[in-house]
Amino acid sequence: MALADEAGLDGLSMRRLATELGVVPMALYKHVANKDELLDGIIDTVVGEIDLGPVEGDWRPAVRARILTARAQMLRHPWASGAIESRRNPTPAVLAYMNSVIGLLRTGGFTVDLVHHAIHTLGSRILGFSQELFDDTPADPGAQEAAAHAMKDTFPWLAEMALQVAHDEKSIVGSGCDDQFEFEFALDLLLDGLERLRSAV
Amino acid sequence: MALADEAGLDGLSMRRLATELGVVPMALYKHVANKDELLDGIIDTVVGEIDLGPVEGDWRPAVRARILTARAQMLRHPWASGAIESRRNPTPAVLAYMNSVIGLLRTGGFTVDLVHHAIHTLGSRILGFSQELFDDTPADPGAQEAAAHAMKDTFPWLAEMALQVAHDEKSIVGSGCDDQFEFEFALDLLLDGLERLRSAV
DNA sequence: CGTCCTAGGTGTACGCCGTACACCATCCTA
DNA sequence: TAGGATGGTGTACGGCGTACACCTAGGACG
Repeated sequence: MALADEAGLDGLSMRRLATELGVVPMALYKHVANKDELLDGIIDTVVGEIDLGPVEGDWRPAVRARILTARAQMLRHPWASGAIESRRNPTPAVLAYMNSVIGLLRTGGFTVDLVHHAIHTLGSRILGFSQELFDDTPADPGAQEAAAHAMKDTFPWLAEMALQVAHDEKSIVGSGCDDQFEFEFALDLLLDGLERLRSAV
Repeated sequence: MALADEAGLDGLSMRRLATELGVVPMALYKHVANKDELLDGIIDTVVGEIDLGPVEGDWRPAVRARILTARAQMLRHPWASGAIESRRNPTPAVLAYMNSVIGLLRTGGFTVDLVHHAIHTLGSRILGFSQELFDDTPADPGAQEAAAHAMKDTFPWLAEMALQVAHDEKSIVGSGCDDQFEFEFALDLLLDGLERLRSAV
């Protein structure tokens, strides 16, 4: 995890990890069957650190809080979301996390069926991350605005949006979007919809 | 694209593509600066094939239809979603696609601000795919149910859900979930929420 | 005390990957 | 007829995951 934190997911190779540990690459294979198992291990650790303590109150704030806790952990370890996405089978800690969220929904009055749909609907957002289609925080804020201007003829709708976003955000914190706001916006929209379905039964 | 279709994203290497073309690997670099540019190229092609023809009627069925069209294309080329996720900068065809969806929303009565949040909310689902946390279509249907039984003590909520899903689906098409249904369920929930916000302004 | 098992580190090697660099053949244009 | 573009070739480097055979220190047990 330390190596991934500082070198990113790409920088985490068996060879590099070995030299970091002052050891020859093949020595790692006495502790781990292969690289996949190593990745499963660090995923299990990072997800296992998410606090699953009991939460009181309605299902909605409870689920919201749990997901935002997970998100904080993902932000602490930026490689984690990519690592999780790359895996095909869930690790025990991921299962435990899912189990806890499902529990909050079930005790909150969701039917088994609706929980199932809810899990699919939340998708990776349940673990606190969402894959954006592209990185909207380019290095140069001015360049972004210039690019938006250049798009006005070919992609007018896109340019309109990009320009307004660039304008709005410039007053706050340079360019790019407020990821945390957008995440919570989407999360609340989903939770609203789920509550509507739950109470409609 | 043909190679990716048959060998997957992992199987698409410069060397393999070259031999497939009956040519030496370095020959590819006379047509493409590097592998990233090649990936951008095939993404642009696959996304460019999505029909962006004009759609009549309300924004909601229009956006729904466009996204489901995109999804069909993604299902036709299973490597595409992974390739798109791996990229940091959008290709022209992706921009054109986004522009078209934004246009449908804007002419449908969305403010620029709300469109921006909507795009973030839809995330990758706008292009017809959503990253599931894990692959829920294991090879052996019986094994899945057995695993669910084994989880009853450690992860009771998860087991409860898995067992009901396994039971429900067994009558239809073996195990696993109906991905298309779950996708449309989530999409409709999002579109419902967005419509509520739009008409509330 | 001597034996043997085991946990864990070592060295070498294979086959894959992306790609830098120098070279060459063809063909179209001036 | 000369010269530049276009595009294929050969070699090589540094990285990756990992198979296989080997060695060493320490503890268990007769």
